[in-house]
Amino acid sequence: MAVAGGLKERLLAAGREILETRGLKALSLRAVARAAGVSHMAPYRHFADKDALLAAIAARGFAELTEAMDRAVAGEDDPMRRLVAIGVAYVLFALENPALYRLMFGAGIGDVARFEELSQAGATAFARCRDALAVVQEEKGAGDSGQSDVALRNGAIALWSLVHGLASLAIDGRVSLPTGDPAATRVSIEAILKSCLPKV
Amino acid sequence: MAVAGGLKERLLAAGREILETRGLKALSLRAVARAAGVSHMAPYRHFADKDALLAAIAARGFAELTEAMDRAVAGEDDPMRRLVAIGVAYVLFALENPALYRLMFGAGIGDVARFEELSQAGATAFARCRDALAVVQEEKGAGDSGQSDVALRNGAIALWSLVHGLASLAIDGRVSLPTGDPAATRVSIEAILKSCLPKV
DNA sequence: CAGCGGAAGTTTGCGGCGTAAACATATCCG
DNA sequence: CGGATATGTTTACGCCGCAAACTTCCGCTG
Repeated sequence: MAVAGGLKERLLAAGREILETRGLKALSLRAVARAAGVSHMAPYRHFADKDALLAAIAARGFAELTEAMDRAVAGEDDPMRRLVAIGVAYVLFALENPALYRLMFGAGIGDVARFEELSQAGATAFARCRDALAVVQEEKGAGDSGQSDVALRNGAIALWSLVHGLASLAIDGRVSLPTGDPAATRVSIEAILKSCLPKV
Repeated sequence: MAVAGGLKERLLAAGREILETRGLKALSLRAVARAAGVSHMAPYRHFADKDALLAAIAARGFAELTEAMDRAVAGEDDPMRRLVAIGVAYVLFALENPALYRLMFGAGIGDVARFEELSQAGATAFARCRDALAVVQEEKGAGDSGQSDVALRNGAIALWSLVHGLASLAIDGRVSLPTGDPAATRVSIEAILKSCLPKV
């Protein structure tokens, strides 16, 4: 039995640990069980199958990402600055948790749609981007007509695509961002985002 | 021995077939060998390991993507329209080959950087985006200073991030594009891209 | 032309994986 | 007290990636 403490939590923690230190390929149900000190079948008492465990880990990743974005705008009032801060925080989160981020976006999970909790957590994170954009659009389009709904939707999708794309490409090493100095990383991300954002 | 014909080609074709019809999880070396009618160890005569096979399939995917973008701009002269056409073609390619597209961007391959051919094919596809953007920037920035190099670099990264991000999110069902009517899909993609692009 | 060397494919075997089924134990409620 | 329920364990099966040794065949060289 080993240690004690809610096994479900321990499994999630062990999975997260393995994911970051040894990568997605090493993240097997049996390895997680070993790390948690239980038999290789114990996880099935808490997760329907391997994908369910992965989805739960991914959902927590989205929660962390949402928190990171919230922290990033905490002391900022200007709408446009908030928007950029969210984008930077988003990309930085991905850079700091590459394997987790990839998992969050489906790598290794077959049929993401199966997991309600995961979709929900993703939608919440997305909402942070969309809301920040909405404020910016409200600010500049004072006397606009009813078209603003679809403009917001399209803009929000574009914004999410932009930050998600940049995060993915950076993680895979397909674009190289300055590493080492965190400030330089931020500046570089900002510059890239702004080459699209100013217009919105 | 079965059938005849370069086994390497048959393995790649079988792999691609399995990928699209049964998904990444079903794409095992042994399944590929079975589909090609050879023993389960035969593939090792042509690929160092499983990742090498996946990387080769992914590299061909990038070549196809590059061709699709080239076809999309074939009859178009206006720089801005070329740029949009490339973006639309990019996203459509991803929607038509979802599993392949995911594979191209590292899902299932550990350490993408190991495979020169793959990185190269990716860089070529990226170059198509960057070049199309360069023409647009040249056109509007007539008397610009030396800053245009980094502006091009940042803009190109942003553009690639945008289309790659949109493609990824659409594939994973995280944003829903109109399916069914191809024309409607194109229009929708264009609208999203343009909500960022006009500024460049 | 003999024979040899390497390329291509096969067979066998190992350990790891996901998961199904049957079993054990402990806890709580009637 | 006694069974139901929750939680883990043991055992077993088939698939997987990969290593090593074997076979077959084909082209080149003496």
